[in-house]
Formats: sequence, C-alpha cells, structure tokens
Amino acid sequence: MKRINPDLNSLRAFVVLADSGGFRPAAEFLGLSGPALSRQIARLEDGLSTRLFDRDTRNLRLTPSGEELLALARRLLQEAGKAVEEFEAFLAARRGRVSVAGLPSITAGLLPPIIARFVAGRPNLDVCVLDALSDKVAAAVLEGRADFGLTAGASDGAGRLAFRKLLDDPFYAVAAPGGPLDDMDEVSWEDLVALPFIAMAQGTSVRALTEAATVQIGAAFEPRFEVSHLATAGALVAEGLGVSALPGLTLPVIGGASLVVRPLKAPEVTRRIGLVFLAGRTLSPAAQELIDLILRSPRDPLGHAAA
Amino acid sequence: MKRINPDLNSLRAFVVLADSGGFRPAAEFLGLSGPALSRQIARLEDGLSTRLFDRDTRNLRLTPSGEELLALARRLLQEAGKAVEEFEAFLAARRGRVSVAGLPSITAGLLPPIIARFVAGRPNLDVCVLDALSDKVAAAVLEGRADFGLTAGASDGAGRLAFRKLLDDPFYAVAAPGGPLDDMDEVSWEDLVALPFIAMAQGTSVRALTEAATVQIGAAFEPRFEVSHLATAGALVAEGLGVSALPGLTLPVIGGASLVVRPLKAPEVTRRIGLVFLAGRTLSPAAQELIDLILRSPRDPLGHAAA
DNA sequence: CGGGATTGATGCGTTTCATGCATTGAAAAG
DNA sequence: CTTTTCAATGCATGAAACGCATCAATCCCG
Repeated sequence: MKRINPDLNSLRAFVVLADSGGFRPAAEFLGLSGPALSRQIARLEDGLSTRLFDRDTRNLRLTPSGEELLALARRLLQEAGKAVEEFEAFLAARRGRVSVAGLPSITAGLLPPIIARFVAGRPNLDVCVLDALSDKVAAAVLEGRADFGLTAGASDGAGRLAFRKLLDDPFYAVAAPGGPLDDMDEVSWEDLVALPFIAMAQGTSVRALTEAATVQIGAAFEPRFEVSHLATAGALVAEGLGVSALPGLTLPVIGGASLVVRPLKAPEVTRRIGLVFLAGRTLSPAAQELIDLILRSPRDPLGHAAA
Repeated sequence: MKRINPDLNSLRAFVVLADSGGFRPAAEFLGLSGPALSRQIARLEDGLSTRLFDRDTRNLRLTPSGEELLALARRLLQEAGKAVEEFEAFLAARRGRVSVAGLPSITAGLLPPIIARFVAGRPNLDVCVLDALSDKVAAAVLEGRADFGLTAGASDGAGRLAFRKLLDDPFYAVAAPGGPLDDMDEVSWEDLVALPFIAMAQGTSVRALTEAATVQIGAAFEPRFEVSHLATAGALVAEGLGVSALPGLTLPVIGGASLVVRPLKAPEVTRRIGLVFLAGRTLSPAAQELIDLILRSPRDPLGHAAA
C-alpha cells in the first residue's frame, strides 16, 4: 500500500470548506481562487483515494469518510497550531529554560536584579542559577549544564570557550570599623598582608588573584583565616578578627556598607568579569535574551545592588 | 507577525537529519539528493527565522532552537502518523461504526451470521443493529440513525431512498404438527384464512402483505390472534392455537423446523426484501463493505441460518 | 415555462517552486 | 602538501499549483 502523506495546507483547506459549506466563501477565506480550492480538494481526495464530499452544484455534504477525516484533521491542525505556538514562544524567549552558571559574588550580587527584570512577564520561562567556583563554572558550561557562565576571565586551554568581558572588578581592602583601615584613604597590598588576613579558599578566583598580588610584591602569603564562602569572610571581618582583600562585586554580598572599605593599590588588581559560552554554538533565544539584558545593564563595579 | 506554516515533509526531513547526524545519510534515507535536503533545511530555517543546526563541513549539531523543534516535530509527526493510521483503518473498514436498521425477521435470521463474518478480524469496528418495523427502518435511514436498512420493498415518496433488491421472500403457511396442514402438500390463502388465524400487528410488512392477499382473493380478514413479535406468533402456532402465513425468512426465527410448513399459493405472495439507503450519499467504507458482504452472501429464501 | 444567475468543475497558459547536476569552498586525512 | 569528504551554491530542468476563461447543471424569479 502506498504511503499517504497529508499536507497540512490541504487539510486546512478541507476543514475550512467543511465549515463554510461552500467553495466560494471557503476559497475567499483561504485567499484562493475557486478553481484552486476545487483542485486542492480534488488532490486531497485523490491522495486519500476517497470521496470526501458528496457534492453537486447546489449541495455540499461530507461523506462519512469526510466526517472521519474532519475530526482527525481538526485534531492534527490543533496540534500543529499548538506546536507552532510553543515554538514561537520559545523563539520569543517566553518559554524554555535558561541555565546560568556564575561565581557566587556575581550570582548573589549582580545577577538577581537582572533576573528579576528578565523573568517579569515570562511566566513559562525557567531560570536555573548554578553558583560555583570559577573552574566549576567553566566546567558547567563546557558540559552543557549551563547555557553560559559569568566568571572571572579564565580561558579554557582547548579554546572551546569564548569570553566576553563585562567589567573590571577592582580589589578593595576591607576591615571592621574601628580597625586598622579607619585612617587610611587607600591601602597598599604590602600594608594589607601585614595585617591578620582572611583569605578565600583555594579554587576561588579571589584566592588566585590574591596570591598573584602577593607574589608580585614579593611578600609571603600567610593568611590567618581561610574560608570558602563570602558571607563567612564578611562576618569574620565585621567581628574585627582580620582584614581582607575582596573585589568590589563581593562587597554588597558581605554587607560592605557596614565595613570600612578602601581602594587597594600597589599593584592595582582587578578581576576581569565576563561571560563565557561555548564557541560556535548558537544560544537559545532565552539565553541570548538574558545575555543581552546583562550587557545592557549598568555595570557598576561596586555592584549596583548596593544602589 | 507573519504566520509560519510548517510543512510536514520539511519537519520529517529535519527529524531525519537530526537523527542521522549528517546530510549524506539523511538525504539517502529520504530518497533525496544532498542539495535538495540542504535547501529544504535552509527553507525550514528561513521560514522559522532561526538557525536549527550549528554546522560546518565537519560537524552538525542542533542548536537549542533545533532541540526544541525536534521535540515538537517528533510529537507532531507521531500525531500525524497516528491520524493517517486511523484514517486508513477507517477506509479499510477496520475501524468505525456501522449502523444497520432492519426488520426483525432479517436482523434475527439473515443478518447475524453475516455480521459474525463481518466483525471477524475487525476488533475496532462497532456494529449497531436497529431492529424495527418497516416504516421505522426507512425513517432510521432517512434520519441518518442507520447507514442503511434491510426491509421489505418500500419506496419513500420523496425519492430520497434508493432500493436494492436482495431476494423475494415467499409466504408459507405454518401450523402445529398434528394440525390442519399435516395432510396438505401446499396451501391456498382461501383455505388458510378459514382457519383460526394468527396475524402480525399493524405496521409490519407481514401484516400489510397478508391483508393484500386476503383482499386479492376477496376474503374477509378476521384474525383470531394479533401479535407484535414473531416469537409470540411462533409460540401460539406451536401450541396449536391457530395457523399463520409467514415469509420464509421468519421461519428459522420462530422455530419453523418443529412446525408444519407448507408453500402458500393462490396467489403466490412474496415479500421483496432489499437494501435501502440514502440516494446520492456515499456510504462509509465499513457500511459499504457490509453491504458487499450481504450481496455476496447466499440468499436462501428459507433463511440460511436453518442450514 | 424560460432566461439569468449562481456554483462547482475543467482546459489552458503562466508562474512559482522544488529538484538534480555540476561546481565551489572548506576542512580533515594520508 | 595532496587527496578526499562534505555541505553550500549556480544553473537548468521539470513538476506542481495557480488564475483566467469557459462549461455544465441547478435554482431563482419573472
């Protein structure tokens, strides 16, 4: 038996004709000429090897096969319409799922207000935020667990990741009010590392840059405390147990407003914050939209969440 | 926003390409040349205003939009396949519903074995048998409650019903063994109506023909009993309460084998049994199939169920 | 009872569109 | 560095759909 292959346009024409009860109005509705519709129906009937309408010049009535096909065609067209609608919603970034991997300082500070604007009016769009340390961020993007990442400029060796710089995030010295920084306008790394130092754990971007800075000034790096989470570091500083060097973006997260924060110089160290994504891969419309929104957002190095 | 109209063939090509991971094998599978498939995908992408594959000469990978469309296309194609399958089943008379209206003598005698053969191997085909008196049969067909009818030749005045003769069903005289017919080879209407007569109720084809016969011989028609159902008539006859004149098709229904049955002559009265259906209307494949089966079946006027 | 009007089908010419062949350009394999 | 493979493109061919004009049948109205 030869395979019959219904054409959605023919089915649509058939349904319209069945509904309108005449070739003329149906053809007009479809934007076709009468003969075109007549032939389209004839083709459909021929393809199905069945008469679909009992018709003469005056009457038009569905045959039982036509009735049967009408039900099936309606169902199929409805399915098709639903599919188109879903796909259009996906294309318009109103539906789908965006997965963002990011450093904790970014996902906690920079990202939330942007996501809030992003999901507004997009009730069917899921956003998944993956907060992880910088190497894990790159891994998540490489493995496809995240559509893109927000991290400190780390280029993957294989060149499979592309980087788009967002901002330079300068380091600041932080201490408790009444602590050693009260009287200083700005702080040098040399001065800072001489104080009891609260360092971030290995594997964080902050740690890597902190070590680089101490190496650069030829100082020994002997932290008094070592913590994994920013909140802990902030709490220790607030308690006056030590000082630390942190990028501006982290300050809102640790409650920098109630701490003494001073620009950190000699050398001036900045964390290059940017987007990473798989090179050569098209992003989902929703992910692209979120990226565009991030790029258009004001990028205050101090973290605009503090504003 | 312009209306996008997916073509099932394009979607099929897209799915095949996504599954086979390369243009060459996909094109071969689809029975197309490479360029044809390339353009088909390009058209699809153009129609959707989206890139569906990230591709260079060596790699072919779905974009997120492609992944999304793939799921939707699979679903839609599966729906389409199911619809085609259902429709083919309908066309092949393996699915659907046939509604037959018929005189009780036919629906009880002639029809059951035919229906038995008809539904064999058609588990999804519903058969609805409507047994009714002759005028109700015609009405059921006219009103569309039955696809066709099996009745005694009655033509609707408006000519909206077509009749197709099946057989001539001659009348027989019936009586109980040990009754008045035992010694006779054949019986005349005149002899029969002189005996205690069991008549069918008004509105039955049997009654109409019985009355016509008595009028024809100029006799009075004074039935001793009058019943609506054949089984009752048969039981009364078997009990020796009277005789009756019944068409051959009714005999198996009333247990004619245990009665005395004699050909009834002078005049020879026959009931024209045939199919009625709406003129100019195409029948459903299943109904047509059942009709063909009826036409091909042996038509023993005595009722082949007795064989 | 008869002519005009309406409706769907058909013949024909045109246009559009998809396909196939040949070629190009790019990337991987030897 | 050459060869091979693969997808994209130019070009020409062929098929399919469309519109216009016409035809046949029916209904409406005078």
